[in-house]
Amino acid sequence: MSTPTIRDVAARAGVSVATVSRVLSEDPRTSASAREKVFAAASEMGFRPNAQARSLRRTRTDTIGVLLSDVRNPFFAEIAHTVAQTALESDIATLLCNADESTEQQDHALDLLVSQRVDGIIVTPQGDGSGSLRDVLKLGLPVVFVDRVIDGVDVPSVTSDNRSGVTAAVEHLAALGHRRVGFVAGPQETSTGRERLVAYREAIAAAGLDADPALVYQGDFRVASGVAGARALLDLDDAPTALVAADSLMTFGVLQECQDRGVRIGDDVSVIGYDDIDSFRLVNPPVTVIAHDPARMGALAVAMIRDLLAGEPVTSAVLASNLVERASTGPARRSA
Amino acid sequence: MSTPTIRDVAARAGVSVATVSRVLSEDPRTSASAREKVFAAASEMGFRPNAQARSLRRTRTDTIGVLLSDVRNPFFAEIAHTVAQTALESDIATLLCNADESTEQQDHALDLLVSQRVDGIIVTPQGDGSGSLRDVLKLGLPVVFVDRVIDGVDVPSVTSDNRSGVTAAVEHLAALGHRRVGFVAGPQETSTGRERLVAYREAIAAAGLDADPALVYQGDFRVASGVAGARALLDLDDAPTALVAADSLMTFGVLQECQDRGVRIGDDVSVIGYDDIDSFRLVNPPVTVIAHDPARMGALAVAMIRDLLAGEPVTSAVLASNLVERASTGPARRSA
DNA sequence: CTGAAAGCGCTTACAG
DNA sequence: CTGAAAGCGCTTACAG
Repeated sequence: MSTPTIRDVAARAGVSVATVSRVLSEDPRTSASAREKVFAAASEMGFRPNAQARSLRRTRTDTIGVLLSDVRNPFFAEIAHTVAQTALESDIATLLCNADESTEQQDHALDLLVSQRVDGIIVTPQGDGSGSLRDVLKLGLPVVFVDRVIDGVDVPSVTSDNRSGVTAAVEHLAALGHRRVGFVAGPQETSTGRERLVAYREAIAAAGLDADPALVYQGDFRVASGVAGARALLDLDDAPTALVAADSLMTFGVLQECQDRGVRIGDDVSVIGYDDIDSFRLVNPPVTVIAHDPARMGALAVAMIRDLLAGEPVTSAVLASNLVERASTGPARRSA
Repeated sequence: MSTPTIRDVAARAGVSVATVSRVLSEDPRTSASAREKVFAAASEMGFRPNAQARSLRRTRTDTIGVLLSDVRNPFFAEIAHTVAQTALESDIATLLCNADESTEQQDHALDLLVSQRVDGIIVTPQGDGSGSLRDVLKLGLPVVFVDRVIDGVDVPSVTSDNRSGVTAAVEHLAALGHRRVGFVAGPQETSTGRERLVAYREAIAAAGLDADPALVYQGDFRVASGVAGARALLDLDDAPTALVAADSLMTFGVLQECQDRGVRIGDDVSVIGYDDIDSFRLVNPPVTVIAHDPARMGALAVAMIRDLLAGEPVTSAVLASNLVERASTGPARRSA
């Protein structure tokens, strides 16, 4: 028996299943009396429409997939939250998957989402656009890239302007008298990792700062690589007087390493983090960061999926990114 | 046309749809030649089984719902991550919803999950067990409570031992000579809010510390109430020399307020936070916390849902909670 | 081992 | 405005 079906409701209300379906889906072609009887029967029986059956008949499932690199990253958690909330308001369910920076896991998750016949996918893409991602696009499934992008893959996206934030960061440090600015870069397999590194190099050149390649540490968007990066850079014979990290997790790592080695942040060494995570405001001293707007990214991504579903044209959005100056940056000191 | 169906595969492979279905679901009653033809046809056509159709026929959807109060809370983000990963490994999809500490939103989300016919629900419950939650239980849908519990509602749960952590915290402060310990409590509508407050009161009494009711500020598990709580408590004529917050977000608030008013943490006032969030280790000074194991909670919750589905008996688990001493706690000072 | 057929719970033209 | 019927894409007894 379990939950009653539309058939049970029809029997109780004394109408056909077609009428029940129409009433429940707010089809205007129903009589007041039918509506009344159906609603009464449905609520008495605790009827719950079966979304699977409905999806099978209609073209859509009212479900979207969100595939992020890692919800534990506060930046992505904010996106996940906004997406889930926005979708819930329209009675759309959100399937959450984590790729954990692994292309293999991303493919597995995409396969799952396709099987679930989600109406669209919001993804922080990984890799080169081969594998399951290509299959998904070939299927014509609406996809929106968020935060990152894949070169040569033509998908609408909502990203932030990586260049302006990094440029402002370098200019800020230059104004404070820093000449050697260390950079903990993100993985070059990601568009954000690449763009931020390019922006760093160009800003360094434009400001006439020291363009020593040794000042760039290649990280991977994980906390541990932030630690390793700060360690490697601060251990240089001619150590930088300022450090910039290319994402929030690596920023955590950099802060941790500075703390562990007793370096006074904002004093011995200036630090600029990425993403305006709440806790960066609480660290002592509060961290100067390059800020984006993940909530807005999430909301926009959902809106774009909706437009794609409605067959309306969508254009990619690039959100501003700006520098929030706090106490972790200060005048340059002599390097060690 | 869109994606091919099992029917298309059957035609191409030259067998019946029944055979295709059996091969694809690894039914042993299939010949090697059938398997070969079916796999070849399926992969050539890029066949993707339709999970909706499959779910409709079978009793299950291979989908679970996770309804948390807020993924933006790092503690819950960790749970969400573990649940999604564990589920994905078994090809189970995870529907994520946020209740945002609102019973109304919880009900809306539960209705959605029931309609989606999830196989089970992992929930951080809210309210008194009425509303949609009762309906869900009446349906016999497997439900596991995580972190919190609702009195009088008999549902297996995985929680942490609120008492031992709080007790250890108070004892630690007593040993450091603190006599007046402020407590920013969680909402009394939640089991965790209640249990932690009771544990605080009993520990204060047991240690013979000042049991002044003015030392308890009633918060609501949001950052702002942590700020307000710290402010109210530190503004007391006879201000406490130590503060304990009953969850991570309120801990953020307490730290923020201390920072804003220039109080030296661990020196002027000792602070003990809740949940061992990464960033609490990075705050300067690092925060002494009452730690749980959210990853384990998430993994256990999934295992419990699985057992419920398999009809096996499950017993609730209470995980240990322990004090991690760091530099935010120190000897008591004269109160202001 | 294999196929024809019924059925999961809905929606939706098609008649009336 | 309403109902009978077909069908969405699978799975699964039932025969063979």
